[in-house]
Amino acid sequence: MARAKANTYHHGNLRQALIRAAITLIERDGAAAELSLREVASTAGVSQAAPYAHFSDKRALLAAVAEVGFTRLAASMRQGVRPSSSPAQRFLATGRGYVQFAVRSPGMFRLMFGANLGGLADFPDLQAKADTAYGLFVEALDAVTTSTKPGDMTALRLSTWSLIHGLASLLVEQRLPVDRKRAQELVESVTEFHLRQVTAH
Amino acid sequence: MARAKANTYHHGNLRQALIRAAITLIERDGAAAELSLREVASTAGVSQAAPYAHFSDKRALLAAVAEVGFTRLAASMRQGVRPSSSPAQRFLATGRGYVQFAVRSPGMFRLMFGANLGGLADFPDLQAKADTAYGLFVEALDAVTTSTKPGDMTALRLSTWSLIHGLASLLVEQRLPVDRKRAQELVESVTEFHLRQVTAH
DNA sequence: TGTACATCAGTGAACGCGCGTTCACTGATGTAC
DNA sequence: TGTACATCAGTGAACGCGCGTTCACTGATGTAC
Repeated sequence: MARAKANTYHHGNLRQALIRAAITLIERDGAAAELSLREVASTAGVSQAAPYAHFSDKRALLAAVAEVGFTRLAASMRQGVRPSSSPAQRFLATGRGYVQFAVRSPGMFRLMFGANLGGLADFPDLQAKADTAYGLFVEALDAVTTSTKPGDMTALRLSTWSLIHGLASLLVEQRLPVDRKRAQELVESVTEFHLRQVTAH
Repeated sequence: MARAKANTYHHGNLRQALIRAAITLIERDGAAAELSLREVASTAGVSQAAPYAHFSDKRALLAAVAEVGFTRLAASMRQGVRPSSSPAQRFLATGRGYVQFAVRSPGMFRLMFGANLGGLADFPDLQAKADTAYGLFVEALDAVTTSTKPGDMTALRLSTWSLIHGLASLLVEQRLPVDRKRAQELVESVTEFHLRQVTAH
């Protein structure tokens, strides 16, 4: 048991420390693409070979980092939701939380949705966490639409996700002719616009 | 003038040849992130230093490649549009063309909208070509909406772009639980859904 | 409580690699006379 | 038409770098007796 995580030879919880270090670097540089395992290790205060005791390779570390990302994304989507919120308010808050997460953590967002990891098929746990986030959209959307025909539900759900995800991506990659302040308003108006259309049977 | 582009010491049109080589590699590998200048040069059949006679650095080459990409994107968006097409048909064809381009040229799409280039501010020509593609959305959308209040137009335009772009991104990155065949139908139904909402009074 | 030992998370050096970029150069080209 | 020359697009070698990963090792830890 011992005095645990002092600056000892045995670290205690290096796996978590490496994930945390990677997140720090990704947030600092805004990009997971250029992240090197060596820098992660040295940020965590261990030698370059140490990560291999906890991850089979670099990709496995990135997948573990992305898991944290999806958990945070889900948290951000739940952020503005109050027990007293109306379905419409929930819906708006969910979309807002998604975009806010992306804009505040562009590096993480790129890792989660970019090509670094390839498909999620190799990482079931990661896939599951991604599904959870998507599920929040589905819930928020279902609560807000009552009259839509069942056949349209898939299209409606994926429309909502695509809309919010596209907006988030374009903002993160600075492909919209919009500054920070206007971006916030834009998210509101785009989401409200969608909501109005969704609820207008 | 001479016999032009034989396999001579002086190439004749190396700039274009390098751009074409880069496109070939990007389409083959699906990723611009891993593209190396050396491989581009060797694919074009010249030495590794040759590109520097035509491009100041790697980023400048990538920007030139992305310009071609935006031109192709615009062409793809115009692809299904006939002079006889109704505004609604035009709108659908424009969205379809955008997504089709992305799915068929994932590497190029990632280069154009990913973080490799950073913002487009350093490349005015590139920005202009990107604006042209966006303009096609605006046109197609304007033709289809007659009654919307002017104040909503920006939100409506960016909603449309975000929706299509988000769908394209999620398909390219394989984040949708959908196979190739269903993807095609999905694009149709999502776009039609959006169209119906946009045109509803 | 004290000692011998198995375990295993870390170390540090090395392997082999490919990269972007620079530099002195060379050879093909077009032009001035 | 023929020659000297300036131009400049290419070459090939090198610089310096950081990378992912492997490997024999070492030292801290917990456990069996």
